[in-house]
Amino acid sequence: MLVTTIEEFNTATTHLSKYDEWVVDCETNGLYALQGNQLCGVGVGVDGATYYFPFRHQTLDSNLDSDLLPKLMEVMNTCKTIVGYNIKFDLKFLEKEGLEVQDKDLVDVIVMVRLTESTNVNALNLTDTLIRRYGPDAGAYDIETKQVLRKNKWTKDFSLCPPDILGPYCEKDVAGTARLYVDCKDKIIRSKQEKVWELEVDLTKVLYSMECAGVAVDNKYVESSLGKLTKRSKEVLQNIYEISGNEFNVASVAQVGEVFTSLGIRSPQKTLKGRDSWSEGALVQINHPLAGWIRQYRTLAKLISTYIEPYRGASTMHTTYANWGTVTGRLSSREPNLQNIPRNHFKLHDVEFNTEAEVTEIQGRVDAIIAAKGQNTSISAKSLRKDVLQVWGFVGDESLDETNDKQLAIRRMFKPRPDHYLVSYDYSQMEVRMFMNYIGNPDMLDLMKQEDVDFHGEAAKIAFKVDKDHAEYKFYRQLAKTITFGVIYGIGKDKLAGQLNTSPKEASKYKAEYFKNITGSKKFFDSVVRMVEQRGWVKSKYNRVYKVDRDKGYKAVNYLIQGTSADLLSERMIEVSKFLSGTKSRMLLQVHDEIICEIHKDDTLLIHKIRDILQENSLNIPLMVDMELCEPSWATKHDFEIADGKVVFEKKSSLPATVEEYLEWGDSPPITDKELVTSLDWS
DNA sequence: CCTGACTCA
DNA sequence: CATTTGAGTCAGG
Repeated sequence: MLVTTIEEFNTATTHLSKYDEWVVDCETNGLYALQGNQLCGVGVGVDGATYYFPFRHQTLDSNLDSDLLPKLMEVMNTCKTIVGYNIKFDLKFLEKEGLEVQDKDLVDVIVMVRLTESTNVNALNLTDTLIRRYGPDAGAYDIETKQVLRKNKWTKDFSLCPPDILGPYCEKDVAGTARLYVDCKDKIIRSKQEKVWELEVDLTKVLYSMECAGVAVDNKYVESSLGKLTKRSKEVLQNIYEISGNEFNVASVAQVGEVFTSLGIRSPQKTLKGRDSWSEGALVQINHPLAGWIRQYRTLAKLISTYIEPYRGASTMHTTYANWGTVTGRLSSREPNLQNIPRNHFKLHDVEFNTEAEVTEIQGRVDAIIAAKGQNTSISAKSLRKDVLQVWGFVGDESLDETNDKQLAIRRMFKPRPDHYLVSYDYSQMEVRMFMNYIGNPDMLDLMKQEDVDFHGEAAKIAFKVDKDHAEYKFYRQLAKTITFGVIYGIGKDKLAGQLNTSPKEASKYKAEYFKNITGSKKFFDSVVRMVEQRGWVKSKYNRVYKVDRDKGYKAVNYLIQGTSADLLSERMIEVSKFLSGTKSRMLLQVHDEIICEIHKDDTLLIHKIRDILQENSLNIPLMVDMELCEPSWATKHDFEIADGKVVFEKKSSLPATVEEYLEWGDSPPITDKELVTSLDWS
């Protein structure tokens, strides 16, 4: 019911206070709680009853007195469990009003839906899920209201919508969430996924803390990068216009195609629909400087629009993690996506190749790109004109030279807060190790126990019976590596052939040899495929269930390996979070097999312990975590040691060697962050 | 194989 | 005319 008077408020809160599990849904004046948006009303449900409390609707009538919001939060704080749909969103708004999030169990029903849906289902939003599970009527009111909101241009700010329209909508969502909660819980119990569900409940709170903390951004670097990129992209654009003879929209694939066609150049590669492709994979194979310049322009445009513009003026970036976002159990990261920040640096100048060695070096790099992106081509970098090769020089590697102002790395924008170290923990070859864990081959397990083992080399020796002195050892090592990832990714013989640059027949032969000699690999693969064929699902070590089409068993192999790695990492993150609670240090980011932590100077002795926690596991193989110091930013990683409680690391290029020196040398202003104050338990 | 952001049509 | 949708491309694992 819509709560409009103080009497109704008192009756409602008296009723609610009897329950320790509340389903909540916030309506807000925008999507960004950490950037100043706030709630305009709260929907709450217990035991079949639902209420809507309007507080800040801009329609003049019928708001509740603003004093009642803190009162409602007071009652909400007495309950034990908060249930919601995509709950971290609502929590950020509720915490601003006084909810004590850290005390609560946080049940996200969208995560429960993920655990109880087939891997084919991707539309997990509330309306689609209600319709899918309970029929069209269950979602009709949602769809209707959204149309009204759209028609009145209220979609960006729900507080413009009167409570008598928004209230019932909110209550329907609360009721739908409650219904899904009950049904999903039943399904989770019947499929014996309670453990992985409990893992997700704990993970939700960990992710919530990471999102609220956010990562500090070097604004000066953002602004200087934007200037440099804009200048360079104009230069590149001029080059393109000169070569092509006319000005056109380089971002338009269609217009790029017209220009190439007018120059008499066809693409060696086709799109899925049979048109000429002008993708990177196609452009690498075109022996004309225009191809290189277009590729360079695309890169610069992408860097500006995706990785620079969104960061302007923000001293802290708060991503949103979706622990329901993937079918495997991995996280995804949105607004901004901090899981696909480029690793390599970029060069913003023409690169000259003078010596023979330099030419060979760039040829090698371009060949690698051709092999990776070009499908089944016989073209090699040796056949490319020198002026064509030259345009490729702008792609750098992971080592950024801070003193060179013609180099730029996006990861350079992310820096530690004052008095903190940024430390990255990186699992080495996590998915390969998980693959070996599932295979259970004792020889491989022994191999994995050695420190710094070259797995792909060893796999090549076993699979293809070559030793290190063999003339084609490098080829066989690459072959083994490609097949290992091919199996992990569940690719077929045609795609494998593309990657190996051979015929499908040859690819099948290599794969068969690999399967024959890596004992257990075929058995694992086949048994997963057979399980899916026979009963339509498989179950991981963490009891996560994957429902898969019966003819798509190969996918399940990937789900198991990728998903088990993800669940293991989630489990370890929960432990790290427990370990760091009450300290001045915290986890900030997760990139699938990497964790980035921000360690306070007083906490340096915790740094190694975090690695121990991450390496701990119940697999039959050890996991190795590489630990590096990111200084002065995420773009530069150093090996380091702790001596007398201080971090000591080796210089890279001609840069300051201690963090203190960096802070003086660096261009970053101290952080004055309003957003930060809102919702942090550690601030 | 698993993603998300941007751009164009 | 404004807004939504799908495809293509490319960044990460």
